[in-house]
Amino acid sequence: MPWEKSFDEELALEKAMEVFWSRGFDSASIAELIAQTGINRGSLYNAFGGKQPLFVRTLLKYDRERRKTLLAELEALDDPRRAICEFFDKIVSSTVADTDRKGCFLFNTVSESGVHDAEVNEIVANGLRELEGFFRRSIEVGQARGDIRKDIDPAPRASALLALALAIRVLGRGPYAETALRAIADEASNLIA
Amino acid sequence: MPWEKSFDEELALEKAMEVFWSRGFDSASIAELIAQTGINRGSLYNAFGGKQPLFVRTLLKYDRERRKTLLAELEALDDPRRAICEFFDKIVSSTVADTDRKGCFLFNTVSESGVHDAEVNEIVANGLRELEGFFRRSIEVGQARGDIRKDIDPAPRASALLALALAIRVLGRGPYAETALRAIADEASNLIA
DNA sequence: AACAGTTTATACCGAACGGTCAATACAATG
DNA sequence: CATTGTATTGACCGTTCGGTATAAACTGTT
Repeated sequence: MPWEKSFDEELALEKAMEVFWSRGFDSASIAELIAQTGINRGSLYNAFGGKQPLFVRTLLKYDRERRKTLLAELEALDDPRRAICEFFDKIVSSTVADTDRKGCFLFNTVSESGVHDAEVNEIVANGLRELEGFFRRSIEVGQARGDIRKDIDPAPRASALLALALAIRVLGRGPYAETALRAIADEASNLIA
Repeated sequence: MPWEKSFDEELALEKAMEVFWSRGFDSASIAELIAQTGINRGSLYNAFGGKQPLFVRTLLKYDRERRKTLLAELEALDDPRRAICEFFDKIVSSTVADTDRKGCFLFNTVSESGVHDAEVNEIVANGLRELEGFFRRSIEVGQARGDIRKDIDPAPRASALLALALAIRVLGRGPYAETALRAIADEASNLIA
């Protein structure tokens, strides 16, 4: 039997993810992916099949290792109101700490919807659905426990929270600094007062 | 004196604007700009100087002819509460009617902040500032007239409204359909109840 | 008719793009 | 040690990119 792979595939995916994350699909060049992953051009095509399949792999990795785990952590708090507030606290902190202004990989990909195929768009759509579901469930449970006002309609309010989260991430890539982002996050918290 | 310009510069700008608007700066190719404007390659460089100066021209045109005029119209209503509600009604309608999913040129450019120079980013930042200013003024005047609850802090609430507007436009380019967008718009209206 | 200024059309530039491929290096098997 | 089959490598492919250059066509003035 022959040789086994010599480079760490998961590590290469991590590096590739950062490239797509900060540059988007179109603007990320193969040359940059090669430079950042450290693996050779041919190896990249051999291991991942090309730019698009590699993008899908990194997007799935992000969705699994960042979005899903974050939401799982917050749900584990078993304190819906606090979970939502911490969510917004966290994305503001991440955005401010994100010196190269990558934003959120999923939200970035939403803005790029036009250039992606159905598979990618479905990954993104599913991520948004689950985030919105987290908000809705949190509101409902919070209401049942008396921590959140009963006159709030959970579904549309969950949509609004997702919208604010997206905006914080997008505006954070651009001209908005911490104070302004924090103000939006606070308004989000007010929405589940 | 010689010949006058034969093509309509303003019309060419309009066409070029649509290209940048839907594709963004990077993904818009000179070939497509030529095809859509109908003017020749050499003429384009002669008349506008190149891709980047042309982009700036179209962005300024958008800012002047769409954002500024829309806000002026709404302020002319002299009914702050209704102005805000109509704003959100309008962006949902535009987004739904926008079959090629261009979104909002200014908001799109925010997501692209990384690829643009200071001049472009300042045009965008100024647009956002003025939109936020419109929201803040509307809230303040509405409060003074007793149409909007006094316990609302105008500045952060204005930021939140801008955030919701941005999200509606971005999500509308992707997986969100009219009902979901309308839900977010309704939440925005609730914010100035 | 000569001229001036502009638009057109087309050819061309070097660079970067995504992607392919044949040669080589290599570890496990016989 | 020879064989086997994959991993690696760097050269190479055709295409497209933004931008330039040149020459011809055209219209108004002089």
